[in-house]
Amino acid sequence: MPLVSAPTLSWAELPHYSFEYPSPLLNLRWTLGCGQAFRWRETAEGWWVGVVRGCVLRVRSQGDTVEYAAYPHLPDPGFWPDYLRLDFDLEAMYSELGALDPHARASFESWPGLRLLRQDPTETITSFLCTTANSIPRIARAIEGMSVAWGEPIATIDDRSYHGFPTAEVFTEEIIPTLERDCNLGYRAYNLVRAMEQIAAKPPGWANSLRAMPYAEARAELMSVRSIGPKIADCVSLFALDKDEAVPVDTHVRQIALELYLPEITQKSLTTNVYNRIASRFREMFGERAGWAQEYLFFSHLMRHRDTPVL
DNA sequence: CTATGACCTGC
DNA sequence: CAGGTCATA
Repeated sequence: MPLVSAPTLSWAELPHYSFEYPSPLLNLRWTLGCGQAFRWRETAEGWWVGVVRGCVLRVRSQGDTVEYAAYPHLPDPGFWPDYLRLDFDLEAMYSELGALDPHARASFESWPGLRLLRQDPTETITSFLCTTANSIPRIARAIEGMSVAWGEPIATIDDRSYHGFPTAEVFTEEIIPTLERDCNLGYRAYNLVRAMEQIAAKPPGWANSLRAMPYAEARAELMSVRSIGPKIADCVSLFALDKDEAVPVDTHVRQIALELYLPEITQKSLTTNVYNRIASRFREMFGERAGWAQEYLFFSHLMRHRDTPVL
């Protein structure tokens, strides 16, 4: 790794820019901290700092103004509207889905401005392979460790070094011990490498091509990779592939569904059958934007049973 | 088709 | 037990 090529800088010396967006329709803390992305952290001054597609970014909201800086530059000129999916009509979603269900409506009112992101498919796959039976802080530390170990150094800014996300080719058998121990991934290390080897062997651009497929096809492609089950496939579909009808069913969503919508489910465990019944129920209720309803209800539940340090 | 256990750590 | 998955019974 050519560490010398990464410069030392301070945020203050970097140019800052801004754009306007109504604050009730964009809440950075909830959007970047809700567990769909793992490389953002909040500073004491209220900046969110992260690395996306090889660029270091910092961003914050002041009223309806969104300020940001980027090094060496934005991933592309239209980055923010793309990454934050600012073209998605959140207000319409609130009124249309809110009218269908009082619980959804309440979650929209509690967490206005929570948005789903459009993240990099390969990074999202890699990240969510680390989430199995794991907690958000530990996932974030593992991903940070992987980036420091195998990601391209970008810069040191205000005494913090930033690295790109490791490419799929990095994940070979030799690094399993490092993943297990240094990155603290435990048994997930083996699953991660096994999956990434399979992905690296796919035709170039495989992960990005999933976005152009219908949801069912993309999901099946993802699940053809060993260690990617229904939950991870749906997380990738929803957080990276624009598949708004994807409904990741985790323990939180399962509890919500059994409590509010499907009391007749008696199975103790989350079988494939139960998983599909819950996800289908969300789609019956909320249609092609079921994943948004899922995210709001999930986040409400997570905050009620506060097991995350984010907020 | 369902249920159970194993898999690494730590809060 | 945690924002699961796979193998086995």
